[in-house]
Amino acid sequence: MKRYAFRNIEKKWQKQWREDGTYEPNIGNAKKPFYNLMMFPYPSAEGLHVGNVYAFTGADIYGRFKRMQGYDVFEPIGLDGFGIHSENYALKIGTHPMEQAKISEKRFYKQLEAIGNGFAWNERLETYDPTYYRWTQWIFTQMWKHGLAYRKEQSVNWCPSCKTVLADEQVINEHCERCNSTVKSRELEQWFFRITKYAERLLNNLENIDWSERVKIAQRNWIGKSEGALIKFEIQSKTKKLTSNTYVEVFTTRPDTLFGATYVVLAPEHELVSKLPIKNQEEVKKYIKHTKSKTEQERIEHKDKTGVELVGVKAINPANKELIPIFIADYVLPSYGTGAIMAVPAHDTRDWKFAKKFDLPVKMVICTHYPAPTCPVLEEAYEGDGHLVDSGRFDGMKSKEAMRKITKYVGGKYKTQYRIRDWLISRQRYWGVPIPMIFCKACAADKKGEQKDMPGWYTVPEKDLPVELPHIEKFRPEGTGKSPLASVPEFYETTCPGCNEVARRETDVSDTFLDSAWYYLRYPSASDKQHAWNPKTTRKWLPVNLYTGGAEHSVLHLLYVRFVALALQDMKLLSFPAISGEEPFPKFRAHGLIIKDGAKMSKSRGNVVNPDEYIERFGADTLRMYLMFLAPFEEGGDFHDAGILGIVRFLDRVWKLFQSLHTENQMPEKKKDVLLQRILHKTIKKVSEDIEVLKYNTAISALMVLLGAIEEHRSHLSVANRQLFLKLLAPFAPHITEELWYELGNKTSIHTEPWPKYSPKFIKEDMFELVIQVNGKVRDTITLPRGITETEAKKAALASEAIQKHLNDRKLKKVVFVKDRLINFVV
RNA sequence: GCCGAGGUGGCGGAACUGGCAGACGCGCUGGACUCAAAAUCCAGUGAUGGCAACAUCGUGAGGGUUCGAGUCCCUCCCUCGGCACCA
Repeated sequence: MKRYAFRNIEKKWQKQWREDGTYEPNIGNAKKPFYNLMMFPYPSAEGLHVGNVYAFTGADIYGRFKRMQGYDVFEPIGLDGFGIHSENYALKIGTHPMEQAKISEKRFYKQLEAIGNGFAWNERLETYDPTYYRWTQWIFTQMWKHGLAYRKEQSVNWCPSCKTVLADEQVINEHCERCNSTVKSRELEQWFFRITKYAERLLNNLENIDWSERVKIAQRNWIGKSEGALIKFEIQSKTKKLTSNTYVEVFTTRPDTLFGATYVVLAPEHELVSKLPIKNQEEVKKYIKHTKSKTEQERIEHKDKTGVELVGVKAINPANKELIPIFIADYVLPSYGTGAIMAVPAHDTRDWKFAKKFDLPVKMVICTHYPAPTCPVLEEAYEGDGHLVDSGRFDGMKSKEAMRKITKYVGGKYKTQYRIRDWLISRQRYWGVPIPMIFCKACAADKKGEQKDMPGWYTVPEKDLPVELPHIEKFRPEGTGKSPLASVPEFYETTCPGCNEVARRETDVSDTFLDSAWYYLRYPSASDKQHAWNPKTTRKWLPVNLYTGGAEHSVLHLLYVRFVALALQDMKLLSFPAISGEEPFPKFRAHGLIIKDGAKMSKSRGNVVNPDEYIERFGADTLRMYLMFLAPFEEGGDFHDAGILGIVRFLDRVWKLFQSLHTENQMPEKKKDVLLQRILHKTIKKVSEDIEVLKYNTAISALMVLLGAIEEHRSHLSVANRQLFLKLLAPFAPHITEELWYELGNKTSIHTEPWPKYSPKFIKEDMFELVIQVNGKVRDTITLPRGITETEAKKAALASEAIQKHLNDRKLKKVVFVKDRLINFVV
């Protein structure tokens, strides 16, 4: 008997599928489109990672299942090849990113083919392809034209190792998401996208999309909505008369504690600081300088409070007209709220700590009991709710109720504040999409330009797109705050679209996350040269039916991509069918992480598993099934090679079974079926249901049980049921099933066959095991007909010797009967 | 600190809606085959006691609800993920 020669067989079918276009849907005329999308990989250093294989396989199984259910499944693939990661790799090994891209591309596509996914290869795309990024640039220009892109100088995250700025989302605990260096802050003029404008919609839409809950929560946290009040505190000076409108506005989520505000704190960067008649100028300046010298990291690390009082000025608490001191302190951040707070030490832990250090009064205004003879003496800030005390006419009121009333009383206004900040989109690197903007000094001087508030700036005219990234030798970032492209006059010298004078092209490139913020729109229209996305095709295929990817993109890619989709729809450049809503991915599932020996795979740990080796040794089908068998797809799992033998054995048994069935003498077809019918249909049900909820591990387990039963009753396996078994296995192990399918005499692919349906009548059992308990402990089981009544069941159960022994003639207190399941005698 | 997910044999993990805990697989033990090994096949495999039938214990810890709890409630511990001086 020949063994399963997976190497040749897998290669053979991969070639055949591609030739036959097995997985190419008819983009223009699909009847039941199903867009099965998985996050495309960035082609990095070591080639495909076993984690990629895991992600792709899990998504592919679902796609294959849907295809067999009669959908026109579209499962595209491409490469997210621009960006720091790819560029750093090229720098490291000393190749040019452009050449490296071609090398990686070849390697990745070869590996991706070897895993046996049903990819629609014809529509593949690479983000560094000018025919693709032409449209990325076009999107940038549209953002600009609709007021969603702007340039601004501000303190930004700077990675000293990558020598570029980073978006807030790319800074993890003050470390660069890519290289893990500590991020510094730097004042630079940069391009931003106004994602904050969409904060509320991005938050609200989460309620209506079917996403893994943990990802939704991560996004909610990131957007960070809080409701509060803006309250003005007038400022008085002892020495100098101030204009009557000198005030500081604070943002607070607890306006109910206003009577307890015993001082005010401004961020050291607050613009008002320089305008006030302060007596201790020197000290204040020193503190401000000190703050600026600190990195964000240091500022956050030192949680003990520092600050300086602004001597000579006082603020007036608008609630009780008390004069209270004003401080600057670095625990107040310039970028959140108004950059100023009212400090209520009694009811805020941070203010409490500051007040203790500077010996400032603590005034309690919220008490849990009311009327209370005495409120407890505080030993730490009380941040909960309660009744107001020492708050004038508001005494006794519940804090919730007092919030709005006090805000109104002092003329404040309610405000919703978000934590999210605008998306910093420019990068001072080489390997990315050039930002398609032109700056003209002459126009700037004349206050001319496309946007009133940004004189001198023009978009590159659409006919001139793409602005191609030139092949330059000195592409290494210098850390000057400028892209290497800024030293290439042939690139940046251009003419102004407004006045035709000499002008300068923007030399920064855009964040890689812009490339991936719209790729899903391009796939179905990949061959369209006139549109970024063809309107007709887009309405047919979008939104994506199932999006699969890693949870590590919870607040990066997955937020940007939603934002861009909403913005494009507002610009009327994109529309989804009305019933679909406005979200690009109504259903998203985050797959788990594959770890090794309890730790995340990483180069530094040296525990990265290369899939090639396993495909070579065991075959793609085996690797696929092994990975899927580890744990539920959404949970990930621990990769340890030993377990792969279980799958090797399983597929070997399948192979041998079919080989022997070909040759063995068989009983007539008519007589077969009966014995295996029940388990076959139960398995169809189980596997179908499990695939639907991505519980591939239990689906595979059911197939193993089924195989065991078949082996036991092999002579009862009809040809029809052999086919059925192969179909159930096909999404998991596409190659071996295809081979055996053809061996059974079929002439077309198993992967386009209809998915089996189960018949309830075969599953229905007429007998069941009654569990008999005495005082809740299982003492016996007996087989009885389904639907048996309590009286009959009781009679049968009491007839059991074991039960009689345990009842021991004691009196029955109670009998609990659960139909078709259990009877419990309580004595 | 806040929010979320989780903690089940030697290991990965099963367990409908509160109803036989440990499916399936790995590993391990014994056996068959073999000169031998590998591969394969068969049997066993939560712990303790017992020749055995069987009994007792057992799902992070402690308490509770219930005829019955891995599953529900309370308190606590630990692991992982997100946010974090965000007012």
